[in-house]
Amino acid sequence: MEKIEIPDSIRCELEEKGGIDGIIESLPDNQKLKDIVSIARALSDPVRVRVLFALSVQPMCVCLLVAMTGYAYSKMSYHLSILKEGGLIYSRQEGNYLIYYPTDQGREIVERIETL
Amino acid sequence: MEKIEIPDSIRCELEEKGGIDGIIESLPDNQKLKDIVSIARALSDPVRVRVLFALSVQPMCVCLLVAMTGYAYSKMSYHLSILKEGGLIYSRQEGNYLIYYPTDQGREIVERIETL
DNA sequence: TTGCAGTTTCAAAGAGGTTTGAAATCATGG
DNA sequence: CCATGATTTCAAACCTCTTTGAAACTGCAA
Repeated sequence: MEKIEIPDSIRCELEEKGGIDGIIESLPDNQKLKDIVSIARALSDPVRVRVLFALSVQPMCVCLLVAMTGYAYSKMSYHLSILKEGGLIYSRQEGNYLIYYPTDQGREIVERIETL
Repeated sequence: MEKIEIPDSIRCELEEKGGIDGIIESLPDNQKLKDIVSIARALSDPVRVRVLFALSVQPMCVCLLVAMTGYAYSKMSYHLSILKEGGLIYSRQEGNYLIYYPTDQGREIVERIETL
């Protein structure tokens, strides 16, 4: 697998690191990769970033999020479901309302983004 | 804007925070939002996460990345361009080769992901 | 039990991202 | 200047994500 022409400057450093195979081994494993991508996907739409940040200031029912953004319920529901899949928010029924909260991971990520 | 029915538990906390308008003001501004989304989008494909992590171990020419992943040049080039747009990597010509490096921001982000 | 407010689900349409192979570009060595 | 290897660009096909409105579901109160 190592029979490829590359600049000397790189060949040298590369061999110290175990060649291509050494690098491949140091990469995140498949589960970790899935988690990263799922979180990134959750954050790759401005609607969802706003919602996550808003919820990390103040947990809210869907109707409040709808009032805040002006989006349709079904649209908001769709975006909430992706944030949920990414493990960034969760919901609890309270009476007639569903209240959404950031998870610990959601808060952690908001924090890391804020200090970027 | 505040004439909406919401559970008391939330109405109360919400008012302390300046109501809906208070929360909207605390959200990331449009430029910040664009930056976040652009970075998240760059990380929302496993190909690109792998490439970014690999480059942060060892800067590489495209041919090495192609050898490492088995992808076509054009495909690799496409993904590199998105990582570049996100400000996560940059390239320098060296002889016949284009070498890709992580930017400071790219390294920072890899670090924050690794310690998540 | 009926009705209603809050919310999700669904399917279809629309928009945007990814892959592919062929052609263009660009630096280097002859 | 020409040929070559490295890489990008391009357009078409393909696939996935997002939006939309209508219908279904859920918990509560009458």
